[in-house]
Amino acid sequence: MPALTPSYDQLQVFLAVVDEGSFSAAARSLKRAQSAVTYAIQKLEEQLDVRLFDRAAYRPALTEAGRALLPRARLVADEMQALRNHAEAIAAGAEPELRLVVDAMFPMDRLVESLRLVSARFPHSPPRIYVDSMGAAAELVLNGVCAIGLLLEFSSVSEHLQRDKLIDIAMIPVAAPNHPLGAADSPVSIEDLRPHVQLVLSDRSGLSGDRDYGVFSTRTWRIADLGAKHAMLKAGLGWGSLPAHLVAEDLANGRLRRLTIRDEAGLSEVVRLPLCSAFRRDRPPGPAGRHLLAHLSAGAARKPA
Amino acid sequence: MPALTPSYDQLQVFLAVVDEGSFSAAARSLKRAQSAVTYAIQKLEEQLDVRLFDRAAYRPALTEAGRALLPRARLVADEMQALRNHAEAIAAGAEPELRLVVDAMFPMDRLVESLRLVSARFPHSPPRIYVDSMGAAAELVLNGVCAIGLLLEFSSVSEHLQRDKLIDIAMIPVAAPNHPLGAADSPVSIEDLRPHVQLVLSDRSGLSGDRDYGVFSTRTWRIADLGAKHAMLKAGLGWGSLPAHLVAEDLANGRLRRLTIRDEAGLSEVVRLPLCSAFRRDRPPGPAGRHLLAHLSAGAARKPA
DNA sequence: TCGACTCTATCGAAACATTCGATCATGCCC
DNA sequence: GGGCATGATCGAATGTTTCGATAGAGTCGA
Repeated sequence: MPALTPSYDQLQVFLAVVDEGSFSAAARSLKRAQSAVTYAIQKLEEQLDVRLFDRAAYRPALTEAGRALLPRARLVADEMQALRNHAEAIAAGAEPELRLVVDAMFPMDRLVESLRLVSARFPHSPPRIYVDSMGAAAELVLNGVCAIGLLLEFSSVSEHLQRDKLIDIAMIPVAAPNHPLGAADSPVSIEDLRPHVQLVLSDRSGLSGDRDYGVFSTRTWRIADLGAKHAMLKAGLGWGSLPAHLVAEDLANGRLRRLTIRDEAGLSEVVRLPLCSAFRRDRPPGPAGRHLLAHLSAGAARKPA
Repeated sequence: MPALTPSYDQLQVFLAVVDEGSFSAAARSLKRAQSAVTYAIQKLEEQLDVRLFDRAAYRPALTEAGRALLPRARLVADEMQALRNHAEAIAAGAEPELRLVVDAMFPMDRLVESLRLVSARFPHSPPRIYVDSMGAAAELVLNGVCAIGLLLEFSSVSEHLQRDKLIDIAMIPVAAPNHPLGAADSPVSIEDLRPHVQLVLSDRSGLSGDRDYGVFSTRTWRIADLGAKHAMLKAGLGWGSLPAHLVAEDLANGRLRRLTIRDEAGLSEVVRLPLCSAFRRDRPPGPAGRHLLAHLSAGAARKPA
């Protein structure tokens, strides 16, 4: 049963002959006997049922068919080379895929720049990005789905995780202008907040043990998706806090109003939510992952948000 | 010297295993012994220095690396298949390249539609198009560079050529508005033309034997390029005839004026230049070329220009 | 025109790679 | 537990590719 398909090796020989200009030169460049080159080309021609070289002259000349097939042969060879390079990178320790999970709170613009640079340097580790919130995000790191997480500090407490502080983000209490709280321009007291519906981001996972942070109202709606919370706030369904970077535009064009909260000690401070990077100690990230972490923390040091 | 590069056959086996879900099933689908499949995968893994399947479970599961490399393997296989298909088409008689030469007079819009259809049906015969004029165009067919010519009838007389009438094109005498002849609105006599410079398309080849057609003026400039002639007419350097389809727009927006010529018999008829397709009798075009010719002459019958 | 060189095709022998079929240990599923 | 399927491994058989030598033909400069 003779092979019906050319082998990759035959294509290599074909390309070498084209590039070197003669069978003998190709044999030299491939460090093989000239007869092996002749044989390979003969086999290739036989399998393709096409004459590739015209041997009438002293030096073999590509036939028209050979010229037409040459670019395809190069393409196959190039793709095979790319496959080899990719495998080599993986064999050398590159992660075949750089999977990371990002907490929905995380400012994406910080991430995209780092990712762009990293994937330019590590083209064989294409990123795959998950977005989730709080414990659910941390879980993806803990169970090994993602090598790296960009998480809320408080939702990723675990001795299995190596965590490093990245940035704080400011949480801003807001309400829609048509909401009673949003309509008032003056500071509101905690007692003023209490009767209104507060929209609280909830944890889809059980990891945070259902502890609540910054819950003031007696009526709370729990929403597991930050975008949904955002939309509901804009729709005036209640009040709640959102990361500063998410509401900057809404505050500027008036779709949301910032609430100033007064407690016993006076005007309350802006709540800052610490974010960190995290990975499992027993599965340290590969080169691309380490690069990403380094770039992110360098960026955090430069521009602490 | 063990091969450093995977063979195409190994990739096929890899893909078969992925698609079939097990080594044994792959062996069945490839009609080979199961041990051959095991051997091929082992070799492939060895050459790539990457574990592709996790054999811990009952059925082999792609490793992460295997999953990452899979698309590349498919790509190589697909490109190799494309190469085979292309070669098969050539072996079956398809011309590796559909080379044709078109006389500059030929209305391109007629050609493009036919070419689009033909190259959709014959993707393995990509067209290569030359444009030249008169005898120079015919020569490209006669010397075998082009399988097909779309030529002026009078410049392609040769017993070696099989020619078929396609269409006539109308030649329209024109001059720029700032030219003395273009300024006059009334018909001009042949005697009126005589003193003015006439721009005449000349034949770069010697094939037409330097016979002139439709030369009236005593002072003639000979230009070997139709586009240059066109530009010079618009610049007001003289008068001359151009194909109707080339000057329609210029006539409409006034950049050129049509000359009405009066001879002894009254207003002279519009000169019609017959165009034909041509190919060497001893080298009839392949399937793509025949298709193109059929489509062109069908189009000519439908819309005789 | 000769002679030295290089080219490709071809041959048999040797080296190599791949295949097969049989056998084994293991996991699955009823 | 028993029947069945899976993948690894082995030796033998088969096929493919390589090598080196040789022959015939083209090239190029003296």
